[in-house]
Amino acid sequence: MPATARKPDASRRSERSRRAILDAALDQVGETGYEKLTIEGIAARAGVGKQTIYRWWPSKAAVLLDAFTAVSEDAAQGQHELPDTGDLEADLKEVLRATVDELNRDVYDRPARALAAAAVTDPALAEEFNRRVLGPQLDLYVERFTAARAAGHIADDVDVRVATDLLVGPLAHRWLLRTLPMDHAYADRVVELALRGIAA
Amino acid sequence: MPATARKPDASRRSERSRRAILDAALDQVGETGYEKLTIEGIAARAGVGKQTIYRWWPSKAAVLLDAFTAVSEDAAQGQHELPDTGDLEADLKEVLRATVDELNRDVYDRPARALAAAAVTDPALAEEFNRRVLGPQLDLYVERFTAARAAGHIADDVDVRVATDLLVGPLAHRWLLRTLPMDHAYADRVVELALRGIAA
Amino acid sequence: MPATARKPDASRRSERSRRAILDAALDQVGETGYEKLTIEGIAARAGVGKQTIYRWWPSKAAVLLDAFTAVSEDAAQGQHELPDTGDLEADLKEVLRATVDELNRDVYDRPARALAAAAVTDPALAEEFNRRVLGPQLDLYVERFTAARAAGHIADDVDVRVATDLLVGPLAHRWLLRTLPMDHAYADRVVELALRGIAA
Amino acid sequence: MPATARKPDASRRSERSRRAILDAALDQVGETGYEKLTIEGIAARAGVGKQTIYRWWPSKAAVLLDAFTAVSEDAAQGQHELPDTGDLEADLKEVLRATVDELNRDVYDRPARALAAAAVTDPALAEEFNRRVLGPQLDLYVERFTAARAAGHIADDVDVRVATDLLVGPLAHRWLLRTLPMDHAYADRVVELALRGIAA
DNA sequence: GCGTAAACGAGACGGTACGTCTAGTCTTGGG
DNA sequence: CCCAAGACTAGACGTACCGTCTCGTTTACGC
Repeated sequence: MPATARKPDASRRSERSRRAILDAALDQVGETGYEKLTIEGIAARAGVGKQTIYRWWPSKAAVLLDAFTAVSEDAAQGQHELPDTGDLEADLKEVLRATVDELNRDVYDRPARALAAAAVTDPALAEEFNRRVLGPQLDLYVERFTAARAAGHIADDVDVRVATDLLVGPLAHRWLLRTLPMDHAYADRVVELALRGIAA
Repeated sequence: MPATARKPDASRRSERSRRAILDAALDQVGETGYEKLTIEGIAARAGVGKQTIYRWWPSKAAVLLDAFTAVSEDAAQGQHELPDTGDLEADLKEVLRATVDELNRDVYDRPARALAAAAVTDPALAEEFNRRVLGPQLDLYVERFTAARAAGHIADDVDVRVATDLLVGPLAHRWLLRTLPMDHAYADRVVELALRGIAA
Repeated sequence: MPATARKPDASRRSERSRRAILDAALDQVGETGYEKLTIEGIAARAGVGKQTIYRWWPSKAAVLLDAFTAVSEDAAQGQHELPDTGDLEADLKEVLRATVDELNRDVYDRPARALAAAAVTDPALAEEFNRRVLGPQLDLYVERFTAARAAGHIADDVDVRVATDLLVGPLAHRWLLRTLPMDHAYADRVVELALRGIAA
Repeated sequence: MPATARKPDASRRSERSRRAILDAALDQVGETGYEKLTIEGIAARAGVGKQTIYRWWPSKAAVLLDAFTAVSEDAAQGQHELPDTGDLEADLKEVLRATVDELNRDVYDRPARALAAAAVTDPALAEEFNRRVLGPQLDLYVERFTAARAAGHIADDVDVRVATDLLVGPLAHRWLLRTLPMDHAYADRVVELALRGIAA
């Protein structure tokens, strides 16, 4: 029998500590950036022992992912699908403009950027990040495109997942690598061009 | 006048050391990844004093950028423009397929990913990265699209820079965040959809 | 109120590490001399992190002082006073000859010399060295001389502290600066001349 | 034939550089102490290349020895023998009081202390120091005692070299290890006791 | 209520790497 | 060929965090 890994008893977990750690991580990354985010720093700021972090999370990126997930869910509260007014272009422009605005706010940008950077070089984290944060968001586009296809607004042969990438990819690229500034006008241009490509 | 920073005399720089450092950095990142890339490790592998690295580069990301730039230039040697057979779709598919192949080779993927991750959280590095590596590559697409527009193959009102993003963004997104696997078929789908959007 | 210095919790200190560090320091200085005594070397030899040394000692001289104090106490174990056979000259010759022998053994000479050298240019260390090592030894002479004066063996007007210096100074001088070799005969001559000066 | 050691041509040596180096070493040690005396610092302060120091001196202690020798010779200018008024006690008190005064002046104390400390752990330097600085000074006492013995002022069986140590040792001991403050009164006491020991 | 076992705050521990400093050597260009 | 200047390899410095490991101290459940 292989050595059984020590598993802490989750039912006895201190909710107070969990929250304090998540908040501290978010605050710290927002103030000083990912480079200066340390486990010791989080523990000190949260008034928590280091072991309490190591007990429940495998890495500081995992802490940040949990912290960001909470924020992300707050931000998207109730919105479990994209708007569907029947006007696809208008709907997408609205959503993408909102996304641009969000990415331009420091409190959202800093932790998101930190997570993305970590995911770029850490496949395991990337998998988790996709499963819990990015995937659900992209699914919303897939659903909206599927509905639009059913309504005959976009071509039948279009792969809705690729269509999603066509929309999201350019924005993500500009955001992550800062090739050029990112604003509402850019979001509109992307929507227009992408839609021309997939329109019926 | 502010205190002038000590500037080393570049004319006395040891070319042998410079190359050894660049090679060591590339080898190290290829073998063990960015997390385990250390200045001490590079210095030891290159047979060089640490100070020689600190003298000429501000950070290990900067070393890697220099190292990668050399590789990148070797890879693109002579190819200062995209192919132009008159068939835009075929040309773009060829280029994007080649890009996909390149990004799937570890020797290229590892340092590129490391640099991208660093750039995501370091604006100064991002600026440099764009200026020296990414920018010139994107310019090739811009030129090709400009030629295609002049030839009447794509619509007059299309912003060639946005068109470039439409092509490159989806690929970069999948590569960086590993949302889904990236292969020739995906490259083809992206080209097809994007071209529909911008065709005349 | 000035910023209070972080004080480690002495009750949690690892006795094993403390001993290992002291032993390693003593061994190292005995083998390679003070010049090549490094904190890193001590830490490595003791199988200890550097921080554990920096946490408990302010300098490597302080480590050596602690290490030497232990040795010194072992050497003097039980001998909390000088012999008193009633024959002052014989007693002093015995003690000084023993001192000469001790100073000619490498295991004692090396660390003692290292400490003395450090004390010469570091007043704070000198103070500590005097308080903990040299002072108590000199006090033994002072006590013996005081007893001898009470017994009428030396003149009433003699300052016993100066008398001690008259005995110890010449030996220390020869030992530290190696002006001339130091042996039993020399010890005897010093005792004879010094005693003539202070005899009743 | 064994490899001949590189010997620089002393006839081409720059006197200007030699003086500048000696002055810089003395100034530096006087200002910041021996710990912070570095070859680089001396070179920079003297406006001299490091190699010029390494070419002519084997160690920084050797530089300091040369520098101090010059000062020492200036201080003792013309005084190639101790005063001899016929009153040995008075003569010695005068000389020792002067020595005490000198050792209490920083400009003399600092480099002398640095040299002594270096000599304590460096036998080669100690030999050189004794030959060039300390030896000649002690010889003056030996000569004075020899004269006194010839005049019948001290006992015939007294070893004048040991007598010298009896005088100088206590002072040196207090000075080097700072066991107790050193002043004129102390010098007088030492002379009185020592002389009683050696008087005819 | 009362043990008792696990989570907790705290922080010492063995380590690794940091970025800086100095040693001693080597190279270049000027006189 | 000495010299000023300073780049080079080498390696110690003292600091910051890592992840592990005790320490007592809560805390909450089963008896």
